[in-house]
Amino acid sequence: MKTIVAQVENPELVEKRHTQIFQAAVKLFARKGYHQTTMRDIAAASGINLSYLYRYISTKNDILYLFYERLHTLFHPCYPDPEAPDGEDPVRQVRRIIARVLEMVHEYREEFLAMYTESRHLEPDSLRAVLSKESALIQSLDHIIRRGRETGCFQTQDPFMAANIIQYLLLIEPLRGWNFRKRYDFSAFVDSVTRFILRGLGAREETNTFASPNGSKTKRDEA
Amino acid sequence: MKTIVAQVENPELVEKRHTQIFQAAVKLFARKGYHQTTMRDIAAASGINLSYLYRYISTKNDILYLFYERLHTLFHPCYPDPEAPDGEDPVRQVRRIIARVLEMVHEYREEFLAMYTESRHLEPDSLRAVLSKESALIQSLDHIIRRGRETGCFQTQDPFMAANIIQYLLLIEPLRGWNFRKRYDFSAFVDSVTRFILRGLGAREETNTFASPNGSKTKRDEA
Amino acid sequence: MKTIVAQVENPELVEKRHTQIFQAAVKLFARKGYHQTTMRDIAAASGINLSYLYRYISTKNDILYLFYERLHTLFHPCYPDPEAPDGEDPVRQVRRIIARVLEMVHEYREEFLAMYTESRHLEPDSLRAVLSKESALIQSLDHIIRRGRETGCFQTQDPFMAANIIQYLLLIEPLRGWNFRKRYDFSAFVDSVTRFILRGLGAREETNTFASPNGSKTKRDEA
Amino acid sequence: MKTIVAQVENPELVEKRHTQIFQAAVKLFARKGYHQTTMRDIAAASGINLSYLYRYISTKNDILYLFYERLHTLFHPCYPDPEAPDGEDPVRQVRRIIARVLEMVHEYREEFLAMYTESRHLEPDSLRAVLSKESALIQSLDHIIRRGRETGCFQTQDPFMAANIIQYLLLIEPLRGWNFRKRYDFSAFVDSVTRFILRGLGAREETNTFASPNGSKTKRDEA
DNA sequence: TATGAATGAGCATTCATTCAT
DNA sequence: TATGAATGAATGCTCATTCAT
Repeated sequence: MKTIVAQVENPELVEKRHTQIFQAAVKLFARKGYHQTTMRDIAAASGINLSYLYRYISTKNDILYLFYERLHTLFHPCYPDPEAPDGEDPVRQVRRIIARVLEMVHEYREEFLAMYTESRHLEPDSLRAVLSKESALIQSLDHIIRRGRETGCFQTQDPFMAANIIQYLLLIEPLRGWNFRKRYDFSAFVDSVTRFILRGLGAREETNTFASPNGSKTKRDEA
Repeated sequence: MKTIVAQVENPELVEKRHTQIFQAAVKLFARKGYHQTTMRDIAAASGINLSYLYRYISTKNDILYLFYERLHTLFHPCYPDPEAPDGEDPVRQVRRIIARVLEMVHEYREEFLAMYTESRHLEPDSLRAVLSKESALIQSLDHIIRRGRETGCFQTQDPFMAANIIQYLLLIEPLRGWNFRKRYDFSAFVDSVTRFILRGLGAREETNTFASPNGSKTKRDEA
Repeated sequence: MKTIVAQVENPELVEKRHTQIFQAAVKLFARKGYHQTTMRDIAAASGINLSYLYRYISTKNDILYLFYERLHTLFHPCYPDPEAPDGEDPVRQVRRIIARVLEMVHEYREEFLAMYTESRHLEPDSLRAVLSKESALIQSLDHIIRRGRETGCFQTQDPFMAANIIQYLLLIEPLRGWNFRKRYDFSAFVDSVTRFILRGLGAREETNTFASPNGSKTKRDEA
Repeated sequence: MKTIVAQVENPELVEKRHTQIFQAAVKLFARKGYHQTTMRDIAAASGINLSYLYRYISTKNDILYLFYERLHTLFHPCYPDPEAPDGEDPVRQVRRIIARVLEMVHEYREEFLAMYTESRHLEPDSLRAVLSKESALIQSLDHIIRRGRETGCFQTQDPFMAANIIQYLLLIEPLRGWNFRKRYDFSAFVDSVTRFILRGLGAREETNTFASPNGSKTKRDEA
């Protein structure tokens, strides 16, 4: 949708440099945020000379977009291929998405925190590009939930809002983890969130005989 | 927990100036964000001379704290008085909180967006102060849910996480509204979110005979 | 026509600072030209702190305009008051203008050199403002020459072009002085140019009994 | 006088590349001026790789010299061969020079404007080289005027200054054309300037039976 | 209490030029 | 001969903050 224009021709080099820049930016944005990170920081962290950097991007904001664009791609493998047939049980499918996304978000929680707090600084067209990708993920959820409702696994009357809620909820850890991180180990957290979501969707109560998707036993600090 | 040190003695004056500053900051932070807002902007918008401003705060970051602190108090009237006895039905109570908070957040959605995107720039001690207030709200929810579980209105096995989820979900509009705002009017949105939350809590299905808390008829884009 | 917007209110201070800035700019532009002169140079030379400078101008280009505007004003006292009646003999009038302008230009030759070489860097609206002032001077000459033609002192068929030529010729020293400065003292130069101009206008030959307007004897290096 | 040192041996290649560079520079300097033109611009416009360019010049300033040097040679065919005998009538000769130079300058007015506005950025030795060429042209004029005075066609008492004035006046169009271009067609402009110059030289009044040198009828905006 | 003047440190971006092949 | 990669040193401009009164 939006592309970063580099003045260097060689596409492999551009790819390589963009990766370097991205990796530097990820760390720095996660630690200090977009505004506090200077171009000099990025140059130093990426090992690319400051002025030379500008042959691979045109403006600092391009780096922010790069950051979003690449970080957002991490979602892709968590969601079913939109081309693929709808074979699987919707409940299992939702459960799998939740598990995968939470795992991935957990791994990159600081980066995702940065992602959500710095979005305001994206320029309009970059923002649009990012949001449209996000929207596609939500549609994917929406589609699954609709199917689930048809086959009677889900009760929700409003799949679209449910999809929005789920996609939003999956980011709870970076944004609210400060309040519960110490009280849960990761799989307990996953269980609890999964249960809430499935209940919220009105999934039929196979939920009781719950098995954490990664097989770990849930340990809870409460009685 | 944290107080802003003013060099001016008169406490009423300090209060008055802080209010002026807050009102200026709210508008500006909501519109442009913390970093894009300059001290000059704040001076101009608050009608306080730039250098004089510094007699009521010591650093720009104090204003950010002021912004959080005051904005956060908007939550208070939405939650039951922690001192008061637990008379009311937990379901009704949760429903009332949801309705009130969503309403309030709706009214100040831009301010709350700013609140969430700029939190990273709070200094550690300010952040701690803000988070502890937020934590109190979550505990309030936790308490209600626990009571609801004892009286059999809720099924949740994990009231604490549920409380965290709810408190987080109530901010969905500022953060994700871009994706659904055009498809829902406000009361439809409230209904849908309320339903999801109550289901998530495993509330007993009085949910079917649903009545929107502000009495408006729900209009949904689905059939 | 165009005004430089200062963020400082006090008009006397603005005037004072603008004068300081102008004086610094004059020297620097004359010596190094516009582009080679940095804002830091100007700050240092004017004794105004770099960032504070920006409260009296908004952009470096404003300083270029200031330079032009003030330098151009030096022409004003050399030309007859456009309001005043046309009493005087056109030939004397032209002669007086020539003498005065050449004198003034001589004094500020380096500044005028800069003025003519840096005009390209004026922004369109600034350029327009400057050119319209220059145009007014040419019209003043045009008017005198027309009068002279009516009263029979001048023969020119084309007063307007003559006026343009004269105004242009009066700047010969800064631009071409390198080739003749060593061979003429100033009054000899003035005589020679005056004579050429008056002949060019077809002035009646009182030119023979030439008297240098500032009374000095003409000394020429030629026989 | 000054030569540009190239690291490439083959003189034909050097010549070819210098021509390429010159042609690129002419366009760019005319359009944007010396400082606004980057080495990358010149590389792109000349079709020579940026680093390779540096094998034909040693510094950006060399290109400025190249620009001057080559542009100045355009004057040569306008002036009589200094070796040739003085056969022709001085008045005709002056008239021919004026006509030719004005024509040429008209064609390249933007380039000449650049030439005059950017001269300050020539390095001292380059400047000297250029000025000495210019000086030769002036001497050529001086020589003709002197001959004209001896044969009684001109009255000027100061041929040298007259030569300087003429050479300077011939560049009036690029520098002052903004004020008269719309009011004159080119031949009217040439007539008017020629007349002024010849009068200024005190040419005997064959000037009345004027014939525009390129045969076109003079059209003047005056009656 | 209140204000206008003043400052130092920093930041994104540019550009002539050189390196390595 | 020819090229793409790489660099150091600026440069215009901004901003939180302090000074002086």
